Amino acid sequence: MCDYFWQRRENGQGDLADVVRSGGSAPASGSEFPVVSDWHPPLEPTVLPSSSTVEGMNNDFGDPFVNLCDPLLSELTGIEFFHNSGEMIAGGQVKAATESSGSGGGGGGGGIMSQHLLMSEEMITKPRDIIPRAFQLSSGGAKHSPLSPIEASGGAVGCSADDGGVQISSTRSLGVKRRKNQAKKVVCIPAPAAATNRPSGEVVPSDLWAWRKYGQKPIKGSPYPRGYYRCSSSKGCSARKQVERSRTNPNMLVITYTSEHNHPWPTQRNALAGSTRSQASKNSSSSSKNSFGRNLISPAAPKADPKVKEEEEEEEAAEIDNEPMIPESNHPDDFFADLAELETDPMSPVFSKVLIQAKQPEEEEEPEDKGLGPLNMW
DNA sequence: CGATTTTGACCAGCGC
DNA sequence: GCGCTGGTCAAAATCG
Repeated sequence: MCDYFWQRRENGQGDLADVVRSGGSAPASGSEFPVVSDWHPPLEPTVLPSSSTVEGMNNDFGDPFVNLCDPLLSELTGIEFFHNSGEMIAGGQVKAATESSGSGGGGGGGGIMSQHLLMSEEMITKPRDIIPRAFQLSSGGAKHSPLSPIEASGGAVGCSADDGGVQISSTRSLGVKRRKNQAKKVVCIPAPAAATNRPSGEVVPSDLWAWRKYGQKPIKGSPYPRGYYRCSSSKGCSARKQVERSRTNPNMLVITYTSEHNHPWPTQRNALAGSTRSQASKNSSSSSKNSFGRNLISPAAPKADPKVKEEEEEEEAAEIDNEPMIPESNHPDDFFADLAELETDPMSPVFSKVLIQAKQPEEEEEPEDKGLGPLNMW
């Protein structure tokens, strides 16, 4: 089992901002990410590459979603469905719940969980006629399959929310190297709507862990850089994550978690973790460069149009005004309880979101994952 | 002062 | 073996 959640308005978690910002202007509303609708199987069955790097999804503690899976749907699809409010839901109920989010026309509430995907190797390698069905959640008029052919340009994971679609792909076949057989968990999230909690205007969705950025690299075939983060809650913690925009849909963020935390959930966040300093810092020197010193696109770079920046900040401010307050919580259980409470409120954008979680692979755990004890991240 | 981000350099994995 | 690419390191800059 694994879990993923973040606090929409948590303070001072800097991680995704760079990637988000690097993606240029992004829709300010969650409605930009309608749920999947009217999916049609591809004409030809497509088997995704089996060598995806999404593995090892286990969670031995603190998984707030652990009891929320839908056994029926899970059995049928291999994917576990969760409702954030805490009630188990089947496929049809998923649809109803999603529609009840009060957004017509495939708009979707667009809250933080609406298209939150957790993928395991099993899920990714499933025939595509299985996965997409899981996303037939809402009515609406999508005109084409959300699943386009796997990109040939390579890349770890592509997520597409075009017309409400969510694409999951593993493109190991071309040019993508796997450095080690590390357990990874890939999460696709709608980037801009995920969280915009910084007064500075940065878009910073985050989970409950404290992450410190230690690198950023341009990825071949993708116009967006990939940010590298490691856990800063504990010095010895090997947990890491990579954040990048989906090349197929810049509105989607692909977050890859690697390794596991070897410590309990932080009782108190690092005060400076991802603090807003980054904003000032970036404004003065954020022409992010790759390893070869070439500048990358960064909306917040010094050369950015001041007017554009101003508009972005206005959007952020507007978003903040419309967002529900999700109470801070330093424990996943507390956080989830708070979140669930919000989701029962039909007026809340967080209401009736669907979390889709991959089933845990049954066999073969990575050797390096052993011995980390019960304090697993997933 | 302690924390983070930035970013050039280095290293390792993979394909040819 | 070589080159390409991704992942990490670490010094410098920055911030509260």
